[in-house]
Amino acid sequence: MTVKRPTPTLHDVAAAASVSTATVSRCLNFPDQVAERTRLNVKRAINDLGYSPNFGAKAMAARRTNTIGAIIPTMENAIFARGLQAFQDELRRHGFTMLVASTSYCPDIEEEQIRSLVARGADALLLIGHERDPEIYRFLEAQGVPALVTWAFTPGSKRPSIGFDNMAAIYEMATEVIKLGHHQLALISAETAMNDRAMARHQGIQNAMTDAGLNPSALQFIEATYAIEDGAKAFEKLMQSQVRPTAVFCGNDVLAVGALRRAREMNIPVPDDVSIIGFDDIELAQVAYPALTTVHVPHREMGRRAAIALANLVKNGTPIEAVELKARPVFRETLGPARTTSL
Amino acid sequence: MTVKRPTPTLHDVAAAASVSTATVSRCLNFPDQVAERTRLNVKRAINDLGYSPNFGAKAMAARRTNTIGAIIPTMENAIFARGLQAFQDELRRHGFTMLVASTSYCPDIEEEQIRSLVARGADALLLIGHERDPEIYRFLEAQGVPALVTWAFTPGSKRPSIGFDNMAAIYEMATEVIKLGHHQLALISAETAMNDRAMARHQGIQNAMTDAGLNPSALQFIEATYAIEDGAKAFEKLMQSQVRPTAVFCGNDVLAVGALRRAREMNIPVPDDVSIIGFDDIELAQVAYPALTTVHVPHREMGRRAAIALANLVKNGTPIEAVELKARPVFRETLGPARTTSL
DNA sequence: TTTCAAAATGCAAGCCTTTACATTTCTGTT
DNA sequence: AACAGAAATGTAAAGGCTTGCATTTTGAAA
Repeated sequence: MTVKRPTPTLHDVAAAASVSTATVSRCLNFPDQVAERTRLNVKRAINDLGYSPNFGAKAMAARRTNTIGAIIPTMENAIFARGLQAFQDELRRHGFTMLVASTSYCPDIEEEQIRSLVARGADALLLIGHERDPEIYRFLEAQGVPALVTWAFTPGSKRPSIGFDNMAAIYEMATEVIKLGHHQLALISAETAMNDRAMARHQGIQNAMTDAGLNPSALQFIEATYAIEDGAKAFEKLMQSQVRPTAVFCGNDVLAVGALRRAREMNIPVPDDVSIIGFDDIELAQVAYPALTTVHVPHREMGRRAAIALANLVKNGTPIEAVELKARPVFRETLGPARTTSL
Repeated sequence: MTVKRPTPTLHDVAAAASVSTATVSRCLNFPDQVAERTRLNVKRAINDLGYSPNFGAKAMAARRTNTIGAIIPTMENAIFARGLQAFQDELRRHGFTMLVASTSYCPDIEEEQIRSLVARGADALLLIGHERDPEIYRFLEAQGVPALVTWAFTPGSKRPSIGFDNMAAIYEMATEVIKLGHHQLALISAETAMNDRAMARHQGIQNAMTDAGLNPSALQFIEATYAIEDGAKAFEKLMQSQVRPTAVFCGNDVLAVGALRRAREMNIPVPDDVSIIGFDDIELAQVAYPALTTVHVPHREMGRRAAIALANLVKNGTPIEAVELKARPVFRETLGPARTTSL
């Protein structure tokens, strides 16, 4: 570290280029409003000084940040990572910057992050799922920061959302599974507290059971966090229970892959002895062996659409139009008919 | 959208609580400097108004943001996602917020993102790999923003870094592979442009070949981007080439898993006909079937250490101490002896 | 040349918070 | 009851940028 020079400001640049600060500012923001000669002159000064505009000052003066915040449960699950990448790419195209924060599925941290992003001047927010303290929605309203909910589309919800109907999607899958003769079902779910998606998936399976004449309360339910190993452990527990399920639904592909691995380690043939069904259809699902039967979610599309909607809202005030995307079952190798030797 | 109320400011809160703005500010930043009664009074006003401090103004006034930026190539590869999660968690513990940006491996975008994060007032930056336009380092210096390089540890580099020696790690692995009788080697690499890690890995394999008496220019080299499918395509190409390699190194596990999948699709037994070696050891590697032989990189540890170093630097001015972590080969199922029926 | 609209530039207020310093209010002593 | 010192609070400047409005410059037409 050499001597601590103060970082150059607009003022310094203006002085170096012998123009006013207004001109420098315009040179940066509306280049075609300033004469060619001046522009070059200013550009040189900027480079010489290594000037970079101060975001805080800029945000304050312009009352606009061109920043959109995204708050997701975790970066470790590819499903969010991928959707976000698409979100960011599209946002860039519209001249916006994305700010991400993750919550580890903890509502308190989420609230903290929402406040933090709002304080940072996010012009709008991308949120995952509907369920959260109403207090937060009130806060966002007071701050005038619009929020778009994704990864979920609950018919009839009043908040704008771009997503899919978790319940309907899993219902469709569960119905197929039952048709294959499975009666003893289990679900390894992500934590359901404050997670409307997980709850909807749970409900969807039970509805399918009811509609097929099965007793929904017979669904074996077990919660796991989101690592592969958690899925493995949950699966093991399930296999040691009194009545072994013949089909195991998993709240997401990560858990499913964990279950699959443990099945292999326990020498339980899949799908001969037990079928495993995932949710999300991340790349992992195709790579797994045997390839995972799962519910395909159009993450990228979702991210892209969300970006467009938000960009239009912030730039032109176009209200967000709710969009329901389709999530459909993808049948691969981990689902088969129920084994008939049912004790 | 209702009437566009201006968002409440410190002023409004002060008015509502009948105190000065200074008191409100202190109430927020140094609660114990203000009387209990006043504090409660102010708190209530804050809640009533849904006030949230303006980050820009705050940063400007305090000349400190408690924010550390991280710039990674992509969120889609679990290796970065995981390291970052650890980085963020540790940062939180020290009272810092993380800002992430991704570059899609494009140097221009990286430069843009660096400038953007600096402008946003990042107190310090986390960067991946050493290689970049010297101009950028000069800019960072001019701005007084320290940067820490991770994911790479090049012995003798003058910039502080916390990482591992990519070349040495792959050298060790390659040496083992050659010992198993493999002479015809191939490398499916991530793009090497401006990617010192990819280049180091390439070099490391060639060094091992040279030291084992093999001709390093016989290494078949093919570049791929970072999706699973890209790895698959590259593998297919390799298998159709004149001299089929008996061992295929991959620049990372994602590519390796793609190669593995394509091998299965092409009915090429692994490792009997061809061995496949990854790099990173993300969870994918253990889930793959057969389980992937790869080089284990301590991402989490790296992220954690980087966070600690940076936090200490910003808070106390403690200079960063370079740390070399060990990345070691992990032998699983995709590596076997070379098939003897050469050609 | 002169004239005038258009283009380029400059001036200065305002955005919201922190903080050094000044002032007022308490508290416990004497 | 008076007072010193501590605690609580207030005042106002500073921080870097944008932008409406005013002023100057430019260049083409007369």
